[in-house]
Amino acid sequence: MAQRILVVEDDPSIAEITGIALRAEGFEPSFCADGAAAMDVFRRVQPDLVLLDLMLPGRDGVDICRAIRQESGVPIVMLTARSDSQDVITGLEAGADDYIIKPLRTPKELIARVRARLRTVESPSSQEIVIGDLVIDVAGHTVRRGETEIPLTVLEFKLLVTLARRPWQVFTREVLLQDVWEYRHAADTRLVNVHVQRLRAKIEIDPERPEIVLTVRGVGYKAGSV
Amino acid sequence: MAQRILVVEDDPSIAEITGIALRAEGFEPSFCADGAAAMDVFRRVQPDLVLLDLMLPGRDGVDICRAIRQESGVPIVMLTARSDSQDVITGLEAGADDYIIKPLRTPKELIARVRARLRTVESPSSQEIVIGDLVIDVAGHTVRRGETEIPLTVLEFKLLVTLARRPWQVFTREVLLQDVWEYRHAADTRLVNVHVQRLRAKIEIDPERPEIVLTVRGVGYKAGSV
DNA sequence: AGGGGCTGTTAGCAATCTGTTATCTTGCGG
DNA sequence: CCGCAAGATAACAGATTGCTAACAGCCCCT
Repeated sequence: MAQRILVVEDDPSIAEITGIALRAEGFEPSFCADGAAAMDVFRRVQPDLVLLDLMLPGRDGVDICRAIRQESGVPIVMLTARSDSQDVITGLEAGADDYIIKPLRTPKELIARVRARLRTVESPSSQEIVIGDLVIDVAGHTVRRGETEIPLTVLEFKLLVTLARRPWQVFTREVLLQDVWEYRHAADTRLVNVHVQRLRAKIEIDPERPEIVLTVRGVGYKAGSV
Repeated sequence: MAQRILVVEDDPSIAEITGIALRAEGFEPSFCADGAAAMDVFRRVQPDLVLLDLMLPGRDGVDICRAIRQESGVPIVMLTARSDSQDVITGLEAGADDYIIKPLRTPKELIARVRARLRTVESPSSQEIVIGDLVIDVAGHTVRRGETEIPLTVLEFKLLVTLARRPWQVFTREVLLQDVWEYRHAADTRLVNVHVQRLRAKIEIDPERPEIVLTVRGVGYKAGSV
């Protein structure tokens, strides 16, 4: 049976795109544009997951989040227009499980996060990192984009996880050699270049324009997320 | 949910401008014009951040700062009319997290500082420096004006950080060559001019009228925060 | 023994950064 | 108002840096 996703969103165009993406992936979306009515819709639909816009007319997103939490443990994914991470913290404290910052780069990212959330409900043990539209399962040692699993070698995986654990933080090649390769003293750092290149060839949609593993010229590499 | 900012300010016009800017960015400002009442208002409002004018009737800003610190770790941003560094030091010693020198050039700068402060509370790891309306993320090696990231080269970034770490302090070209280039003995100092100019071309809104990196004729350069 | 995948090494290439120099502009003192 | 010195700007060549491809050693498996 298709999993039901409740989309609480006041912007019709975003709701539509979201709905199309969800349906395309086999989910069954329901919609609610009005914050005040959200709880009624929620009780009727009994969704498997809630996509919740933070800025709503009628009732605040965080408010709804708390209300849902009072009567259900259903996964909640927040949508926020601001990149202000304090919003995110407030949202997470209110009981949200994840958040996405608008505008969405790609519907795939949204799907990836929804999938990741639904999965953790089933298997809460596996720790997952979501970066862009990739889902990294640390325990399971797998990386997926949507349904398709991307096979990585041990080194590539370690490299990716090291970067993804602290997105936006720049890692110099020396640090990476220590963290990933466990080299005690810096060897030829060009080794890192080669492996970053190999990693990109596998995980980036367009390896010439990387979005997951970014180069910071003169410094090192960093993972770009959200 | 909107973050609450308590603005302790006796000048109504400044309070108004500040309030407008904060509201425009989705914050929820509260006001207090009287130093003596500040603590009562603070306890009632329970703000996420305090904007505190140093010169107040009724009770001194530094005094209030200390009082707030006694019962809360809330971020405090000082507003001071004087560029006198003694004021700044006193303020920071009293427990303020940041300070802004009046008059404000642009509301954007105030927002940038408030944002940066709120951000560092959540993730103490990423050290951020605010200068004008620029936010410098040292760990991520990025400079942003609002949402847009400004790409800088390594040298440009180091130069900017060096200046921005001590705003208003003038750096001679010799000192900069030591700090940024790590030259042991002074070479041709015109090199600094060139890089300052390249930096300005990227970060200044109007490179012909620099507001971030200022020239001190006959001496060197300094970062103008205000 | 042979094949295949993973890893480390190296070399060539393209991009862009950096230091240098020359020329233009501006601010200041007389 | 003029001239000088300090700083700004522009243009250029060499140096760095990162990307890419190719190759060799290694280990595991059959």
